[in-house]
Amino acid sequence: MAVATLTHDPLDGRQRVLNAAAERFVDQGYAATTLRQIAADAGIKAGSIYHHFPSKEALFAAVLEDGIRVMESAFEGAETHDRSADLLQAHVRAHLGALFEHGPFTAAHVTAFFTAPQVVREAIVPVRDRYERLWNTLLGQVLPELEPLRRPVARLLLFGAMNSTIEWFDPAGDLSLDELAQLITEHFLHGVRA
Amino acid sequence: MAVATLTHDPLDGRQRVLNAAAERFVDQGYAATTLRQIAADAGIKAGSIYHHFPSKEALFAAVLEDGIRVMESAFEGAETHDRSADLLQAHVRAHLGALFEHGPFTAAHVTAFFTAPQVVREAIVPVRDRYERLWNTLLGQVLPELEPLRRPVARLLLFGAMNSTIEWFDPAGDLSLDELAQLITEHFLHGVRA
DNA sequence: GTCTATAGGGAGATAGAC
DNA sequence: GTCTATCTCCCTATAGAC
Repeated sequence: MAVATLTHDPLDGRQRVLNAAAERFVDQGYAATTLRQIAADAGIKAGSIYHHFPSKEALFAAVLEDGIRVMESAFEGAETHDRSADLLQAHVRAHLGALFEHGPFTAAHVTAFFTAPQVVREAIVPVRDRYERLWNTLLGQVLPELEPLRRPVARLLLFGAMNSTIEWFDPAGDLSLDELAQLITEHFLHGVRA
Repeated sequence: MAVATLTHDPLDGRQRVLNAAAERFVDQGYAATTLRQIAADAGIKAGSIYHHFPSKEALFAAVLEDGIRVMESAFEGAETHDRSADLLQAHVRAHLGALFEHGPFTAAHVTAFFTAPQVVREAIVPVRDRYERLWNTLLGQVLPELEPLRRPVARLLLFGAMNSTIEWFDPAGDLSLDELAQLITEHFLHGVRA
């Protein structure tokens, strides 16, 4: 039965390599991470990685693409509320969930993206743009009174607030992810004196 | 006369190495930067770097220490205003000035700090703590009504807003640094609807 | 203070057996 | 799909001349 095979390892080799790579890239950055480390984490030898990915660069690009996919599906899953403030908070919660609850793929965009070789960064920019446009649209809905020209800056400030939490927020600490999402949303809308 | 010597190169070898290193580390991260690149930028050979610094790690630590020094002296230079909102804005402007107007040393803390070997990161933490305490004290003055328990999070959100500008702000663009400081301060205090 | 030369190690990538 | 073995390259760091 299928359950029996799960007692061995539920993930195929490619996925184990991808998971190990994401974790290493997030912790150490691109250049400091070696294929030998990734292979050891995945339980294989370095040369075997090339059966799944043509190069170290392609492996990192695959990690980043998966990260965007996690963010986009979280964003789409947040379309449940109707009050405008709650709609925003639901999406902030979704983005934070992608960062902290769905593996290191999304976090790679925050901590490791700028350590990647330029060719990898440039290849992933169009995919990131798509996600940013989702947020532009959302901000236009939630804050119709905000001048369109100020929307991009507002989005960048919100991204800065959400993504910088990766440096200090501990999901196992006193503050829950729900509370963090509420805090960031209210701060974004009304400032510290909220 | 002294001026005549300046027509050759006003910086001694050690300072040229330090400047070149800061720029490379900011752009490429720690591991991707080689001593050969730094030496070439500074106009010397790689082996000569060891006359000024005992190791690549020590060189990066020196860059980070200079970065903190720039931030601290900018912070101290901002103690000129008295209205509480202006006092905060003056310090935000000082921090942004340290990031964008005084070479790449401060920026290294934002873009390259997490690419450093753990031993370098740990060595620099006490120096960073000192700077963060300056901001805790300032926030206590400017926002006396803010619950003390919420101050650390407020500071982290403000740091996130200021430091994330390194990814998108262009000092040569339409928005000036003064305007950016005002925008971030008002957003921090009152939110987007300000 | 900078050079040349090089030691010693480890990186990404490839070839071919199983 | 994974292995072993290895190629080639380039890294940090050192030694000693000038």
